[in-house]
Amino acid sequence: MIPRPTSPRLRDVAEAAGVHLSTASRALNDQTAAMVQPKTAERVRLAATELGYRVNGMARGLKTRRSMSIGMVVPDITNPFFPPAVRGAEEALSEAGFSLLLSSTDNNVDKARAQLDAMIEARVDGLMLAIAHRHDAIVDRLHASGTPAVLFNRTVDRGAISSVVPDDARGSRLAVAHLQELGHRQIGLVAGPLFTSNGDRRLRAFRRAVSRLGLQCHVVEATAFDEDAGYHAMQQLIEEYPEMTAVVASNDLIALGVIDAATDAGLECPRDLSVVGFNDMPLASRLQPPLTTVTVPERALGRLAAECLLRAIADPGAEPERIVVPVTLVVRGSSGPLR
Amino acid sequence: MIPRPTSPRLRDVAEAAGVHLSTASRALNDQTAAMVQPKTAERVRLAATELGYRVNGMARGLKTRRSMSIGMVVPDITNPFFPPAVRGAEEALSEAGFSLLLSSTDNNVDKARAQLDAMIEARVDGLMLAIAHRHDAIVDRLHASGTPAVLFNRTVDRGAISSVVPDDARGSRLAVAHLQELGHRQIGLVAGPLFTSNGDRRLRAFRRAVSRLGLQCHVVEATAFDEDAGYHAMQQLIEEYPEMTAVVASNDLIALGVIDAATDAGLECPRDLSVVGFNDMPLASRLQPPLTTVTVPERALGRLAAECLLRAIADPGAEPERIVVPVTLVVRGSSGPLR
DNA sequence: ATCCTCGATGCAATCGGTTGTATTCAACGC
DNA sequence: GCGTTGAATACAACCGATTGCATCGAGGAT
Repeated sequence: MIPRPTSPRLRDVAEAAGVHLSTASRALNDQTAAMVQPKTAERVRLAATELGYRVNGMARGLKTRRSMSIGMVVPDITNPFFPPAVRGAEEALSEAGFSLLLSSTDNNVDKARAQLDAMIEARVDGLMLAIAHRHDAIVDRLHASGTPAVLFNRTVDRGAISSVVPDDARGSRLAVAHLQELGHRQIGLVAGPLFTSNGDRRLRAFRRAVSRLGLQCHVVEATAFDEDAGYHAMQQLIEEYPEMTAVVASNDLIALGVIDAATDAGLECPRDLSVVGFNDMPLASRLQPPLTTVTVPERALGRLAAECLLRAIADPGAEPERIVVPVTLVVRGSSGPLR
Repeated sequence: MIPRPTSPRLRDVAEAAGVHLSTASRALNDQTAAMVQPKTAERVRLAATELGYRVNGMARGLKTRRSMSIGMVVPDITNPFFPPAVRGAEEALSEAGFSLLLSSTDNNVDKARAQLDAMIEARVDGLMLAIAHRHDAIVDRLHASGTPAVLFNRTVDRGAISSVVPDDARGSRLAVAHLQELGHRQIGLVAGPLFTSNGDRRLRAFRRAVSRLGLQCHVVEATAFDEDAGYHAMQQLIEEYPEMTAVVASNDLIALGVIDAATDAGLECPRDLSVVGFNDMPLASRLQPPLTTVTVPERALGRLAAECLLRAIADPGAEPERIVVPVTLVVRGSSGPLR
């Protein structure tokens, strides 16, 4: 307990204004400002600005049981998918007066748990999670902690919790249909990790679309949603299924790894191999080759998730919402006609 | 004051373990755990886990005057430069037990001030700011608030505050030298906003390098560090200085805008125009054309800034540090010999 | 003039921890 | 046998706000 030169407290403001602590508190809070005489309130406000008073959020929060902060946990902030989502969420949250506590867990389950605990200790008013596994016990832990939460991008297979996810199935269908129209009949899939809803759903819809259209396919699961994992999975795919002429990747980073592996195997994209990604991450259109991909409105998704969470906070009794964000296909240079 | 079903408090743990509140507190804190008998401590810990107890950070922080959180303010999280920096910082901070409060201000001064106030109210233990203007009064405000702070990426011209920035001058020199070696004699610069240290320093070093090497140059200032601003500035540059054969851009996003504007003006990069960027943002090597640029180790920069801040927190009396992070030039496809 | 009403303000409890100090009690020395 | 000591624990103040309730006093009704 170091007696640091402490910043001015409400008491100091009250004394400077010649009023009682509680009057000062009321004068400074919009909800209660009407209780105090206008000119008194003005005097208090003046004193507050003169002293450079800032309310102590911890003291306030302790009493009000609200921290006015939201915790957000993403697997990897350097995955270009997330920054727009963070920004969309942050916009919505700051408009509502909330701050954002952000954690990037590097796909590490232990770190995720630790960070989640830290957020619960910070008494965040709500949580936005992009790290759910399909069978994650996380939902139970959240229920136990009593903190409102929204899953985004990924969700769980079952569990009463709100979620905001892209239309994975439709994205896969669009990708397969596009390749079929280009004449491809042998299509590979580099699936994202199947313990994620994205990986799983994109895979299932892919399989259905392929069989409905009478095409052939082969699937390899990547161990992560990044370039490295995509590269290695693609190496395996090339070996096991050399006759394929097109590949669908479960996200854009995997697609980049796929293109690299193809290149290293002497396959040129799109001449020898068409590739379709997923997410339409920033800069995807400027890559070499420009990536044909499924557009997910990341920023809107982040905003929707934040707004959903704010609703859940405002009405804790409400039913969970399961929001699916529409996707489209954008055709660029990484896919081309079969030759 | 709604009597919500509150999560277990220390008092509940103490009662469950049959000890006094203060004993429970000591048993649960590593620093004081030695004060209580081992088996008592064990009993308390057991009770805590059984009840799912999580300390209330606001109550703790109120007493200890530490929130164990750090505020970070960036101009735009969707600028690819920042995510790696955020990640580097977050790693260092979470290792030290701190959480990260993140705000993206969209280059809006008012929003920045509001977010900064929110962070001060949250009583963050330190601040990492990437939004400083060269003559920013922010340093005084920080001093007034008494919160330790570090500026990163950008800094101020004068003021006693720690900073971690790339070697802007060296980057400019490397870029100009490279273009000169390729035979270019007429070089344009699309400078970043000159109210930022980056924009200013890169400009000044550019001018010096150009004159030292006996080259010609022309400068236009972009209004922001993004593609749009780069595009418009480049349009102006083309008009005012059509004889240039190479352009240095103050960052990679500006470089993309420059390439777009050049393309729209019928100039092909690098055939008709060489372009050098700054930052080596993620994916820069995979763009069309792959970007020749000055590599800034973003993640390391973020980590260094965080570590610098942690030092400042540990020793509030210490002198400000001014750390300059070395940069290198990476030559790719956007620059080529004069023809 | 007295009482009532009601708006404005003061009082004090409370939120959930930490920590300086007092207390307790057993072991020990003389 | 008694005072001393020290380890372990209990007590209580405090961090800085919010808020239900008490109080005060001015103005209006009777």
